[in-house]
Amino acid sequence: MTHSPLRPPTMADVARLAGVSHQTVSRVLGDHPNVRDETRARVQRAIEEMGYRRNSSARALATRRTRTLGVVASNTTLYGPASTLFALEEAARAEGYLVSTVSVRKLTVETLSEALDHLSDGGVEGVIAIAPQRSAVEALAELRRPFPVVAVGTGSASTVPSANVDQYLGARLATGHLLAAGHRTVWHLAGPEDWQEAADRVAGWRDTLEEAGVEPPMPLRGDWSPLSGYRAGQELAGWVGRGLTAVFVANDQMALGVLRALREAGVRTPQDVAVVGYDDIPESEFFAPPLTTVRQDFSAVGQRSIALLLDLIEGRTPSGPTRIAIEPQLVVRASTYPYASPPGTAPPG
Amino acid sequence: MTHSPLRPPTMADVARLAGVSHQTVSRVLGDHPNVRDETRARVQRAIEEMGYRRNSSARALATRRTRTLGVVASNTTLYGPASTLFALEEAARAEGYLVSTVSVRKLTVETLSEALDHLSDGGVEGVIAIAPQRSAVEALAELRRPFPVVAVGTGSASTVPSANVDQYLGARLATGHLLAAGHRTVWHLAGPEDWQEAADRVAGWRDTLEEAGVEPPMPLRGDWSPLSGYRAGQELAGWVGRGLTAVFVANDQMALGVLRALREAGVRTPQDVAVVGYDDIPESEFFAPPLTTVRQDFSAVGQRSIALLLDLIEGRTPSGPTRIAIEPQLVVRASTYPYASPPGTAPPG
DNA sequence: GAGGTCATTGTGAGCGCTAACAATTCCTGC
DNA sequence: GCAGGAATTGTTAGCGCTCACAATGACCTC
Repeated sequence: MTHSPLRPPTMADVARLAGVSHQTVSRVLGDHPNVRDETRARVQRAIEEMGYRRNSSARALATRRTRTLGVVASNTTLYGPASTLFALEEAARAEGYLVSTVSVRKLTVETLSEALDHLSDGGVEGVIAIAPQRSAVEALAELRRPFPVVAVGTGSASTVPSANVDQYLGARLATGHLLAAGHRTVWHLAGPEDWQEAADRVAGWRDTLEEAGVEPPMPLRGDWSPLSGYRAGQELAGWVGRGLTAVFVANDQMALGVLRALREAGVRTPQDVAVVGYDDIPESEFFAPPLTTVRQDFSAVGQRSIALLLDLIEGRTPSGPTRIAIEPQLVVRASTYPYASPPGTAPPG
Repeated sequence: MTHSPLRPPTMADVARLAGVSHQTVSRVLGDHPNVRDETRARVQRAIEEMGYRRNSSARALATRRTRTLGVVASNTTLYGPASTLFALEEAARAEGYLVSTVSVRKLTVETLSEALDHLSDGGVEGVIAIAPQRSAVEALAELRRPFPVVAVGTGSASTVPSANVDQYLGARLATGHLLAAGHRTVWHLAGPEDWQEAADRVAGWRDTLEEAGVEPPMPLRGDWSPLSGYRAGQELAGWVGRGLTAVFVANDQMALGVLRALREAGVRTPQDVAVVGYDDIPESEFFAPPLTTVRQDFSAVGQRSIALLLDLIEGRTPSGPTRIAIEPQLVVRASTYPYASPPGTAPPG
């Protein structure tokens, strides 16, 4: 049944076998209505027989459409970016697009620019940039590029079209939860200075405290890693007994480090110090103790940003706003409330 | 300086502006040696001025090379697949290839086949399949496909070219470590039945015990999730005092669940029960207690598999074996040895 | 200064497809 | 049995690039 051609069969080969013109083959493949059933069947049989597949390059050249989207991401082994990436690809594929990814170790103006060049050379029709660093977002607005770009993870400060979880709101939920539980004040271990999401979380935390008439303590800084959380946790442990009873940590991994440091310092969680994280990574339910945290709907971010990008590509007026905000959700566990439910009974992450 | 053409400029446009033929422009772009310096400079200026970029589709059509690789992956939010994906993309980009990814929720014959079709329609020259389930690997060998495929994460049972961490060896390291520490026997919480890597780890564990003259206990089964580890851990806790002093868990996430279950049952780690995990995810150093585990060099897997795939694509005789095995490494922490080093002092993950 | 060589540049023909238009066939109704 | 129109099919010209080869010219040798 299969030939063993040195070259894969072309449309002309199929046409010859079916006894029609190549254009008729193209019509069959394109589901054009005006093809006689008998002809269509004959063509389809020929296609089957030769194992024919359209050459995507030729098609792209003739239509000027590659049906490929690009994604630039960094830190893709972290839960957040990895989840976003997954959601993006799934959403794009549902629309018939292929996704090409460039993952960089560190997002800078140079790496971002190189990544866009690489994707551009690959013929992408548009790009999603998962660009949480402020510097990168700004660079994005400047760079000359022949296709639309949608930013993701840029927090509130985006000059380009974007889709984001509302980090400010997430921080308010976390901080408000701790205040409502009776804590007089809430400390904060923040993410890196340059990350807009970190800044948004700081702002949400600060505003919530100030609205409650509390002077916010100086926030600590980490780099998202458990190790930086551990170091900050050692420092925080020194403040226990001097007004520190609750900490809002800007992500779950750092919270894990904080928990370990507190434990090693003989500080009990949540009895002595309550801890809230951010992200709801799959592990956080099993930390010691299980972690109260803020869940982000990465899947929604992926779908909304792809929809927005496609609107931009196809030249449609976007069906919604070009700066999309998605609501996060608080997940309460034992790190703030000792009688929280056992594993497997809470809604799934 | 920039035109604002409805169409992006073509090679012919650049040629006209530079006063040369399109072929000379092509030569400049292709770094062909036989171009006069003066001409080259003039062409380059024209390219610059027009912001010209080669059309990748036209290029691909003429050269029959898309310089695009495909990757099929599942469970990409897990540390292992995400790390592999990252390494693959980085290695491919270093060779000038673009990577298109398809991430599926569940790897079955159908989803794998659809994924390959989608990538094929995207014109990929070869595919890396991260296919840890046995059924998927077998399907891979059957499917008709017009490009080479390299499997990754298939453990020892691969009929197609592959690159893998030696899971059998990793399990031997873990089990041997526990025996050497004086444990009489080692229990095992295995991964899902259908995963070859899980089977390889079971085999390594079993063989090590048998060589030491110990009858292996019945292994438990989990699904890689912390929750399944937690449930297994509850069961394991019931065997403490009846010969259970050491557990080898097939991944770190399940180990996290086991640790929680043991803790809740009043079982101390490592004094009552020692625990070893697998993967060395970034969090495991901060578990309670920090987890002894087996580290896999995903970066090496990525590089080796890309090198192999490119050999296959270019029709070269592969420079090495077509079934590549990479050595894992044991990382000892407090879950097996209570005086292990504090965070930040061990070699980085 | 004829002939040869090399470096440099240009020309023409595809690559495999789709879009636009032209040609043919098949029905209608009268 | 034939005009008129719709349905169906074919023809031609690109899309923008690279490859193979032809043409040009500079330079050298004897």
